[in-house]
Amino acid sequence: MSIQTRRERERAERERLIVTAARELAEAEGWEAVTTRRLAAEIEYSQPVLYSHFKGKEAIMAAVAVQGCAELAVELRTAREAAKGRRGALAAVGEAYTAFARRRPALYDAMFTHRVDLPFATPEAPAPLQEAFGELRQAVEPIAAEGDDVGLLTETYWAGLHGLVTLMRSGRLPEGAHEQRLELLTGHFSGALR
Amino acid sequence: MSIQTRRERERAERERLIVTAARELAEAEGWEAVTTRRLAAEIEYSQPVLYSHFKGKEAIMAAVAVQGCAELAVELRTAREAAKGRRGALAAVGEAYTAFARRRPALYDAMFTHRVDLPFATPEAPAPLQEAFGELRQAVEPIAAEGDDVGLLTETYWAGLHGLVTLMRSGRLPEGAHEQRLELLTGHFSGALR
DNA sequence: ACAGATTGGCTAGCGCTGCTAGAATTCAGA
DNA sequence: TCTGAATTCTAGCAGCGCTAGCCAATCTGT
Repeated sequence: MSIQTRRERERAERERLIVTAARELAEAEGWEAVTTRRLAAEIEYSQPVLYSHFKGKEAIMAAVAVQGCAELAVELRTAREAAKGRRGALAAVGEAYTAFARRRPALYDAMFTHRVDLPFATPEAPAPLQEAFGELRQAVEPIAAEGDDVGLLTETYWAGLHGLVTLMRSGRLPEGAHEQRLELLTGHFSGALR
Repeated sequence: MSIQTRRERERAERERLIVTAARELAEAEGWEAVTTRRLAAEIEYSQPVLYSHFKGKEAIMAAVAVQGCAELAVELRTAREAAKGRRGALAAVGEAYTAFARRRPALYDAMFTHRVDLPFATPEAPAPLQEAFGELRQAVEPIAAEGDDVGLLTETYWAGLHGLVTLMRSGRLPEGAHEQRLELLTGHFSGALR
């Protein structure tokens, strides 16, 4: 039994190694630099080993994405708890979200841009995904009007943040005015504007 | 001189052929099916011919994207002109925008998702891009408060639409509630909500 | 009308990708 | 120590974007 467990432990350890190697490589040089060959070299195993842990490259990216969601959830929570007032919390969370996306673009892409077969808006979604969304939701809830569907409102605000981030990152919106756009978005949702 | 112009005309014709072939293939089977080999076969020339017209595959996608923007601009204008009232116009344009994205996903990706080296938020941006943005802007302008920067407000509303579309298309938002989310977004921007 | 220059398209191939079949090796248990 | 099973590696497939260099058709000047 002990031998069995040791092997399983080593296997789990190696899987962790793969995920962190993929993530570090992606953050350093972008996802296009994360090839199965380079990843294999990085973890000092041969290519096929990757496929004994993950179904393919996409599955590795999905694992990285889940890790990223956990970190995003923490950062959103910290921002929310440090902020004062309903509007302050929403603004702080929006700020934290877009800051995360700009600081860790590769991680963000794995989480929310690249096509990845993770269940998202269902109960089967991995816990970190639900936690990150839950943080957003807790920031949105206090500014919801009576009768509002808080879930839908959160999704809509999230879409706004996501749109700002992706259009900016792809060069379709100038970076300079980001803060002003973010204020407009948050202001219109929190009722501070209009 | 006539021979020269005939050749140029034929060249331009073939370039058009490449762009429409790429677009049709992408719309039928997605961009991952648009390989230089298949595209070459489609136009009944060899691969290198593509490179005598475009710098690479990305440039072909950019050309398709410009075409798409022209069509989007037309659809947005039609929707705006048919709508009644300031809020109605904004809602109609938002509706038309997201409908376009859902009806022509591959085209939309070339325009706003894939990394493509087109100048966007500058005066050098191709005319169709500016026209499409201009249509959005004309729908946003009437709902802007005094002192608002209409350009920034338009960018922010656009980001909201783009976020809704991309998160939905990648399975991160359920399709079912799209109309409700769109109403929330438009409502908060037009001042109808809160 | 012919020779030479030029243009333009094609064949073939480079280096890379994600992924896998099957050989080789290592290891656990008798 | 030997055998069978589990694990890892070597080697290779099919396909990708892209390009060097050959070859044929066309145009130009005599």
